[in-house]
Amino acid sequence: MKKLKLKPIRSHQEARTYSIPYEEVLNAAQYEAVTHTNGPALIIAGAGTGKTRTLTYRVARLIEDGVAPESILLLTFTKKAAREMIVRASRLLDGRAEKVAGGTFHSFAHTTLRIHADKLGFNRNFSIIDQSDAEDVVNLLRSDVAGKNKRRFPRKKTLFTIFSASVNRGLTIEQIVEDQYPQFEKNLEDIEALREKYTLYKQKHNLMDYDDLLLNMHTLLVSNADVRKSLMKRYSHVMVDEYQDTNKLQHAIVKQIGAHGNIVVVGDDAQSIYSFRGAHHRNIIDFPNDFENCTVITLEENYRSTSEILDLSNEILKRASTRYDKELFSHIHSEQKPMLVSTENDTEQSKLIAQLVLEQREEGVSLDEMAVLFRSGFHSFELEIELANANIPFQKFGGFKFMETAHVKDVLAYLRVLVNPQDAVSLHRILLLHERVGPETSRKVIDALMASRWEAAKIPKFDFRVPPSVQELFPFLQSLNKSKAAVADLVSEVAGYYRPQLKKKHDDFNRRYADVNALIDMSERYSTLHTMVREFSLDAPVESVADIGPEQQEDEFLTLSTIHSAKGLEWEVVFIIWVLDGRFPSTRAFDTQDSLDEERRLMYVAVTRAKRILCMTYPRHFLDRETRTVLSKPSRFIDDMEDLLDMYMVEPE
DNA sequence: TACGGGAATATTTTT
DNA sequence: TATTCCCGTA
Repeated sequence: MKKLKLKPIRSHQEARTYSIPYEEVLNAAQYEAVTHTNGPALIIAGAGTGKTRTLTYRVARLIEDGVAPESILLLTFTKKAAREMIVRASRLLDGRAEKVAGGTFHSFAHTTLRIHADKLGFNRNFSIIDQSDAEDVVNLLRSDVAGKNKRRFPRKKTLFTIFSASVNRGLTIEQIVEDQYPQFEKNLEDIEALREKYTLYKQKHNLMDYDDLLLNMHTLLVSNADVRKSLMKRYSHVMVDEYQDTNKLQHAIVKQIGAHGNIVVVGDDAQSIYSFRGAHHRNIIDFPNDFENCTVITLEENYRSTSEILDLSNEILKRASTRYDKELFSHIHSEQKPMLVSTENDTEQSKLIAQLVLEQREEGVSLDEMAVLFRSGFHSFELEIELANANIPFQKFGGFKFMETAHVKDVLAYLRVLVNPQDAVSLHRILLLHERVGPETSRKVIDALMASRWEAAKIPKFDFRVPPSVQELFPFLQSLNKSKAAVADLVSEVAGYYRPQLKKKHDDFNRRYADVNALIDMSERYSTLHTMVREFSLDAPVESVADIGPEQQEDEFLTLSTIHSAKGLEWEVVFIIWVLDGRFPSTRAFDTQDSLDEERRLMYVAVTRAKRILCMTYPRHFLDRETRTVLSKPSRFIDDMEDLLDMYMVEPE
């Protein structure tokens, strides 16, 4: 008789050996979060408690557990945060992490809608219009309605803000107007009718604005079970970062794609800074109610900053009118408290920053480890000049973008029409560049094009007189459409055609044309016009190369950033400029407690970006032209905290 | 109906 | 202060 031999069976878990010693390098709470690979979880993570680190390790862990990287979906709030996370994960593990699907809610919706657009009555080559395009459309439709209103009718920006708020907060136009714009209550019917027109216009011309990406994504998920199922199958593990900043619509999307239960969200209610965009901080608090058996994990130990920096940030938060149950602690200590430096005026402030940056550089701190943060994009204008003079390479994030400059949008409009001939926004934009074409001619031309089912390869015939410049446009578009030339060559041709139009429109022609050239350079990366236009509509390059040539871009650079764009990031040395009451908080935030609280949280976010050295500056004398007052006091958020700060002043020269 | 001049008005943060 | 928008003129 054959003897039976017993062989031990190892459990799946034990059999696996990990290349990363998770338990050693993570603290207990982080370890719990990282190894929680099944079922819903909410991770409450204060600033600097290793939130990104935890998410990064969790990605690595999932991959090591055998989850295919491409089935992991990582939703973040800014493009930069998504990139950062994936880079860190692949540094930690290996190239496999590169395949993780990551991006913003908008870019995720964009990719999905490209495939399923037809199910919503859109063509797959729909164009995405940014905020200013959207405002232009609203303006176009507004003229019909505004005329018959004797009294003031809201301007295009206000109208679009109302529409957008209604989408993102899930409220009706009526609720928004009553609550925020009572002065326009008598225009309510017209505003509502206008929104209807705006929606129809977008449908007719195959356009989506940023809000539509989320709205249509949600509609798609709710109305189409097949799509929802296939997405859930494809993305078996979903993670969402910065959950406190999601709005109702985003939360609803998460509920749909996370219905399989493998959903982990991370956030910190004290860092909610996007309520102007409809962020709903209840989302994070209510999350455990929306998913059954949700585990809640709290990360409390801060590994980023010195305890001196944390003392200050805790104190800032403590004085908020909303209570936050948070007291971060750290075991890192420093001789130095955060610095508060006042300078004579704003010019001196810029000079001081340039000088301090150079000093830190001398001491061996790489420029990559330093950042200058500010409340609003334009606060850095003067500093940018000063840094250029001092030959300090920098990159600016947030604020004005390359893509948003009129001339770049003009060139792109030509390219977009080639991709989506129905794109009336781009057509309109192009037509207005031509001699003797105003809104009326443009409208007539576009109507005729739409009626004749025009496509870029055809030359249309008009039964009315069109200016000669317009007659040249269509053969030009046709030649481009038929051309088999490389993308960069097509863009050059467009640039050549556009050149005289730009020259006529602006005095600073040369400076602007440099941007057009930069666009040609960038286009070399793309193999088709479609991919270029698609990528540019959401994930456009941020660099505003206006005055710095691309060849000058160094590997090591100082970061300049709005606080909003700096979220989730950290640096050894952080400068916060314009810590001046009236600028930060801005005078506009004085009215309501809610807006002041949001500014306070913004200050909290800024302060907690610093690991080792935090230096805040403000000018002692600054004339605010809007309010015609002299601002001279430090921000109320840090005023009165002498014991937590090292205070300095720079004497006037 | 295109376009320029002058009066009115809101003013930040991002996708 | 810069932008937008309204209105008069060509």
